[in-house]
Amino acid sequence: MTSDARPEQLTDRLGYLLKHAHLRYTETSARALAPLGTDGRELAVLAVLAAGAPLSQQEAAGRLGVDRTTMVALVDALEAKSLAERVRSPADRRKNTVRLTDRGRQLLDRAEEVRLRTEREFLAALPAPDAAALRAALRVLATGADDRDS
Amino acid sequence: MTSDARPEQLTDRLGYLLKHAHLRYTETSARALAPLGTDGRELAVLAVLAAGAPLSQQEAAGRLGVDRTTMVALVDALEAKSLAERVRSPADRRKNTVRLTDRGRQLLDRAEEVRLRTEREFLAALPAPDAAALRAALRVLATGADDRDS
DNA sequence: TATTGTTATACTCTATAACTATA
DNA sequence: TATAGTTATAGAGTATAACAATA
Repeated sequence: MTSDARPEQLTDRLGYLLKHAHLRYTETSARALAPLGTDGRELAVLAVLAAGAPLSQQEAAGRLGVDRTTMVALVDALEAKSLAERVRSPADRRKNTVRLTDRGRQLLDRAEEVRLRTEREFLAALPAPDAAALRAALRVLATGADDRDS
Repeated sequence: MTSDARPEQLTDRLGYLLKHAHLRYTETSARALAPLGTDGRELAVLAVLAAGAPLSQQEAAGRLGVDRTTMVALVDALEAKSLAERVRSPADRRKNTVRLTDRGRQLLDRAEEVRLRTEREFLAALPAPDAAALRAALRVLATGADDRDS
């Protein structure tokens, strides 16, 4: 894998690097989560729904940064797999509270373990300090934040 | 922009970080290149076509890592803007040699300047050594290569 | 009137299968 | 038979507009 036919001009572009690093991680993650019947995207939805107080679909969509129409399909998928269920909110009957089922919570726990292991393995190609620095740098670039707290 | 409503669980995921860093860069790049009537993707095609000997559509597709059917649309777009033209290869009349026009070459030059400036500005949120380290780390993760030469 | 969820629709990006013309 | 380019088509992923129920 030392001689790559592509001109450096291409593979040195920041856009190329970010796109393909993301692509490779997505594939790695998908392979690792497939045996559990889920993927990184669904896992993120489960994690958002499990964190803190129960959320309406629109609140969850906000947390995930997706449109509320997109959220419909995401919840549909979770319900089809019995990982979550819609519960009409008594306080405001326009809203659906989305609640994880026991099965959803179990899957979340197991899948989170797999995700952590997958991240570790994916970053194992880098020395540990470099991996930590990468994560910190990505945090800045991904959020546009200059602050280093948290 | 200091208080983000999203749980860290989400924004600390490697998948999230890579996706959104890429998203933010793509948007930044698109804004910067829009006045020239192009974008990062098209620019990469132009760069591949300009590098070295003239390429057939399939060769160019290979360099870019896209399907040959995808390449058809890319070349269509370039031809529609008079940035490149298909020339039937005399040696093998099944092949289209794709050649940049003068206009294509001029756009490439100007757009490459914009791209370099855009990358610099995007990474300006990081200290210079961190930016260099990020690029090196991404190179490893994007290509799956362990070698640090080049 | 405004909001939540929903549906219908569309747009981008990309790939697979099948066609054509050449080899 | 195989290859280069093309077309038709389809599948993600995502968004906008319009509608029903509720506020």
